[in-house]
Amino acid sequence: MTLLELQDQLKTLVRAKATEIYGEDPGKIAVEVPPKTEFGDLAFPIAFELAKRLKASTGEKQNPRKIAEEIRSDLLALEIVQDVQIAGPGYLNVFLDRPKLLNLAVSSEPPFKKSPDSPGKICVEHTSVNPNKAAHIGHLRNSVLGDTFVRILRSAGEDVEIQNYIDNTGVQVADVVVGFIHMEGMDLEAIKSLDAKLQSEGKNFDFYCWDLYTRVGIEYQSNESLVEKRAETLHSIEEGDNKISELADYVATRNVECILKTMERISIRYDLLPRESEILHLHFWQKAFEMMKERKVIQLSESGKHEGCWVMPFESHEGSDDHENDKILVRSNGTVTYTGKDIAYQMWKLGLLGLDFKYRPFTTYKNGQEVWITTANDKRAIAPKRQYGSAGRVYNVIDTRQSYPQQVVKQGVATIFPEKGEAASVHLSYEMVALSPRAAEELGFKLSEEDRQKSFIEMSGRKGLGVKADDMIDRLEKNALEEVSERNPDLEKDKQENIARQIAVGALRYFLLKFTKNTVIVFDFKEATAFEGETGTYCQNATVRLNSIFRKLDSEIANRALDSLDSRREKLVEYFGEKEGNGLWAVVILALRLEESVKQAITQAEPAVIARYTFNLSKASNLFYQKHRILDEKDEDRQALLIAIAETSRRALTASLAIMGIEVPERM
RNA sequence: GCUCUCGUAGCUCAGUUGGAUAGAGCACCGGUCUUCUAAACCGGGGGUCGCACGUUCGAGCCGUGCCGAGAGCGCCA
Repeated sequence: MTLLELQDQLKTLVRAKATEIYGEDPGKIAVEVPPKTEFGDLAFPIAFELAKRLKASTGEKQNPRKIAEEIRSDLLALEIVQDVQIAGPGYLNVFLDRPKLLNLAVSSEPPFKKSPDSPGKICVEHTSVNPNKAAHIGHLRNSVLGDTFVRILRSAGEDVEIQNYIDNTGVQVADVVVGFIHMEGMDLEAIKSLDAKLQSEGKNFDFYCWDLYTRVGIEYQSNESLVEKRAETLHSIEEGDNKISELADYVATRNVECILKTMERISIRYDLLPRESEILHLHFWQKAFEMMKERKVIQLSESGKHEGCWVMPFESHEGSDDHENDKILVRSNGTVTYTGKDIAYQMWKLGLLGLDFKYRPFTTYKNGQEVWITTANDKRAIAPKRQYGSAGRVYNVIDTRQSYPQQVVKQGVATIFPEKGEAASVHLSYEMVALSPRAAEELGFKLSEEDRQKSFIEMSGRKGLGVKADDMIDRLEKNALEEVSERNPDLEKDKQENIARQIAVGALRYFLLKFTKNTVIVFDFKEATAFEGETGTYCQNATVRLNSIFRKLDSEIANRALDSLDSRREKLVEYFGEKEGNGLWAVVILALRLEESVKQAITQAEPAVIARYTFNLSKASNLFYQKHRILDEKDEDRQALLIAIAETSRRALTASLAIMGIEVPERM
């Protein structure tokens, strides 16, 4: 039995009693967490609701406290319920049996039981950085949100597949290819030797492309003929099987390798890399197009401004006489739009397309896990070990600026397959990471007076304006290493470095997770590199301190303490009842709420819920650590209690940090 | 012009489905290391929840209007 199941049990009971009092089912039963531990563990505001309904139906005014009184006795009958108090205007505050729940808490851990309304396999697409340059901190927000959401789903027992879409035939790749060929005068061989040279100097290929991409953007402004080259280049890349597409493939693939390496530094890995080139060459669009025509959800526009285009009619809002909201999927020149391709891809993800990619292994991570990539080449294709795609639900982690096209994809797929519905496609949208004017200047960018007045400045890959992910991680590792070596001068160098790496990853991931999705993160170096206050480092440190107790504690004493809780029941009741008992209990009950936080994070599609939870538990834990000494405790029963609380807390902390992709260092 | 998001302490942000005295971090002031690690803990000051009206037992949260900030609205990707 978990706290969540217990909560459901109480809800059922309250509902039954409420039905009896009111005469019919009152619907949803709200459960709240009381604002203070002294007010109990769970609160039902049901009496207000019933008083209101009774007044509406009988006209008689009812006292909520009196109604609460009736429900109270039913709840008290449960063994796990210690007490029920009626507070304020009519809250039912439930106090649970503390020793019993403590015993439950010391052994509860994710993965939790899968919810009965699980959609089956879930696909999460995240990262999807254009493979023409290095990733910056804005891309990291996408990846960290996506990766954490995957971990959240998995901790809730779900089966998840992680896809990182590679737009290897798009304009952005074409831009860098234009730069290599027409500005640098390089062919494939020249690029390969440049790449080898960069590697021997310890430099990154994606960093080189970052700068080249910026230079191309500047050159476009004054060089008409280069802009023409872009269109030609893009066309060759899309077509494939030629010198230019071969060169583009090398550039894109090398950038993908670099980006994957960057992401692995912060513990982000993928299952599959689906590429746009295969969506084109395996004719996904044509198949989707056929199905859409068959199901009559797409039509050829015969007049008006969209004449000659295949459109999907949309009525997102009224007053659109001229079919302005129709979404063009095929242009009058016969080419398909980005949204059209996206609908086909989404159909594949949901197993609705009736076509599949071909696959081959791409790389193997250090831990032995493999990433696969799509291919259209029969000779290179290998039968995959699992089926990709065909998910019951798909989450696309894409920034909020793409809300409109994502809405079109969602509605489009649901229109073609009403049996699947809109709920199968979820746009996990988030706001961008922007730079504070100060941060932009620290990066060496000259700002106009106008920009300097702004509260934030949007990052731009095209302008080369942004904090590169690898630079950020390097900086955090360096800062962390200084602290670690100062605090642990006797530790071997490589251990210090590993701890510094864990701290850097923790700080970065937590920083990107603590803001809710729809908050613009205005990036500031001071805030982002902090190791104190509400940071990942704080949460790691709270856990490390608890672990250090167990390192010094005789493991036999620890085990005996955890096994003997039942026999010490009388004493535990006494200690929990003391003045400091609520403080002790607060840690346990919070630790027990991890599962609830995970469920809430899923319902709201909001990873920040877990960050907030972890921070709150860390605070409670630090307070506990400060107040109570375990090793020196002479009273054996009290020591057992403290050990159990410490164990409960460090388990929950370790688990919630792991959900955020944050490791717990051995020392700090 | 239309659509969406946002406006909460000096700054950066939380605020569970409408519930109890609106919280946290930073900054500032004061205290706590001979201790299981002080990347920590305790205390203090600091609020017209943008403004107005409405809905109700109850509104930071819901509705309407206004003010202010940002984003999106292409036969680009």
